[in-house]
Amino acid sequence: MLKPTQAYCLLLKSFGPQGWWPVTRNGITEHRGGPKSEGEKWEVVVGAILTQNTAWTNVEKALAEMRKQNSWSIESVATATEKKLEKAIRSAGYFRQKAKYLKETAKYIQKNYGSKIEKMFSQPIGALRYELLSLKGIGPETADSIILYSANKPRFVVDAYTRRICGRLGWPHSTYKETQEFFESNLPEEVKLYQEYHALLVKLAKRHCLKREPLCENCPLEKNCSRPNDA
DNA sequence: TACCAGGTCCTCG
DNA sequence: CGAGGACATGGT
Repeated sequence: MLKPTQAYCLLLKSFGPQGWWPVTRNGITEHRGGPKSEGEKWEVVVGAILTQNTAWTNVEKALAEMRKQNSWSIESVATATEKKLEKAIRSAGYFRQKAKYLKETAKYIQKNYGSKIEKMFSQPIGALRYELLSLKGIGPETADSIILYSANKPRFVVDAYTRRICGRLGWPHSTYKETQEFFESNLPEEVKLYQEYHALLVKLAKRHCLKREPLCENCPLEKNCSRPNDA
């Protein structure tokens, strides 16, 4: 069976570095890993919530609209009316729920950390994750996305794509935790590696494993993929 | 038309 | 716990 490190090498060689998470600069979406400014960290948090079960193109419109109507910063989101937020993020779907989630999150950071997101991130990963999970609207994947791409700490992100690919490769995929532990115990604990790996899996999924029926032509993992499942 | 998109919450058994 | 439904827009 293919090992996670081997798969990573094949994917990287085939697709090149992806540089996640996407951040906006001068109205343009930029893909870049590594450290981020305070504003970019907040953008990742907002994006992580808005992109739940939603195409990123729809999220981009919502992000732009939030900026346009001046309900962007932690303070602004914390104090904006839900109606106003809903209007801004409408394109991202589930807009009533997500408006609540964003507002609650912003209020939490404002109240407990003086709107300094960096301060919240300065605690150990376990404590941070526990705290994020206590917020309504932040589940395991969103929490780990925030930890990995906003706080720049090592937590492997598992999403629907990751699970589907794991199913096809014969890797553990029955629960979130199982899949996450599989990657984390088989890889060196490096932030950049985790960031790139997740991004590469998303790329692979979109190119070859998107549909129920995989498109195996030119798939970098084809030779090593047993496809035992169709999960 | 129907299905899908970088999930999460709530309610039941 | 785990399954099942609700949440909602925009693209193919």
